[in-house]
Amino acid sequence: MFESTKLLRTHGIPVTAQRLAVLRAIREQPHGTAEAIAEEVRSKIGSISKQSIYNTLGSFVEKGLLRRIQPAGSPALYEGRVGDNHHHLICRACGKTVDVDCAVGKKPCLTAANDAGFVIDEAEVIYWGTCPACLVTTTK
Amino acid sequence: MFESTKLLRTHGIPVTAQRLAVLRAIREQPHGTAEAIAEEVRSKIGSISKQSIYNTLGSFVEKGLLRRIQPAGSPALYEGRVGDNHHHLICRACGKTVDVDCAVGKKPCLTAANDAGFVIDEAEVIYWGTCPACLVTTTK
DNA sequence: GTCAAGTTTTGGACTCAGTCCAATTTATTG
DNA sequence: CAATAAATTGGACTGAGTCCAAAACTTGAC
Ligand SMILES: [Mn+2]
Ligand SMILES: [Mn+2]
Ligand SMILES: [Zn+2]
Ligand SMILES: [Zn+2]
Repeated sequence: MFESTKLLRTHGIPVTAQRLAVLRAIREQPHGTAEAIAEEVRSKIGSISKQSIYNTLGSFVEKGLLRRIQPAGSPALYEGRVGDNHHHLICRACGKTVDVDCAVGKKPCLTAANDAGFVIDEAEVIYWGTCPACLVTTTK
Repeated sequence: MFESTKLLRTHGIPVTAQRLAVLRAIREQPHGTAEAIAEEVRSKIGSISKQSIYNTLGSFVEKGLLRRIQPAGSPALYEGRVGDNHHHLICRACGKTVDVDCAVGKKPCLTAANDAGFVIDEAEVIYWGTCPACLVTTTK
């Protein structure tokens, strides 16, 4: 039995071709948009509806199988690396997204100067900058 | 002469009723959406087009008069507090958004564990949690 | 293996936030 | 005040995501 099948079973999620294909697509696409994942899935199983992509990604995020990040000015990205509270570094020019380890590890990794009585569960950090490739292009 | 008029003049921005009204609306609305600001403007000068709202807010952000923040799952928010690199704390339940001072001050306030060769210009931090009011409601 | 019950998938309509565009109006400069 | 450049307008349009009802599945019990 496939690893992914087992993973779904242990989470009590019915096993479907679409869900297995999404799981597979995520492995190929470290930080993919819903659309990119849909394309990847289609290249493997022929077709999938937009709604199934969103259903699947959404429920996987809820179940903790996936993580969703929503950078400003970009559609949401999905990734399989969960549970380690890492952060992201995004190129303003080309959108290239790379993982940045969190020095602290556990969420929330930062303490707010004044928490205004909120109960904080996460400190989301996105580093913005220019990637090596785009640095070359812009300085030319 | 009004303060806002002076501000626009010193930035070489032609003074229009719409731009003055947007500036005024921002003062009433610490972290408002484009739509909220448009409503505030309409209540003062009668009407403004959607496009003018976006033109004005966009160019003010470019000129450094305003700051735009784009939290996951919400339209962009605009604020007049610029130049101090503060962060934000947002309630997952009701969206209430409050300022959090940055301990470091200057951008980028955090150093990435591994920068992958990027030149980082900003570390954007959003704290997510539950505000005092929503804490009461959910524990009930 | 078959069946019933409950889920999932589908496609198509729809919403929301934002952008594009051409025509009209307005601010600035001389 | 007139000329010029810039801003404003409304309306069409886009992209990302959601809503909905019908059809197709997966599962669990027999
Ligand atoms: Mn990641
Ligand atoms: Mn703020
Ligand atoms: Zn780049
Ligand atoms: Zn709240």
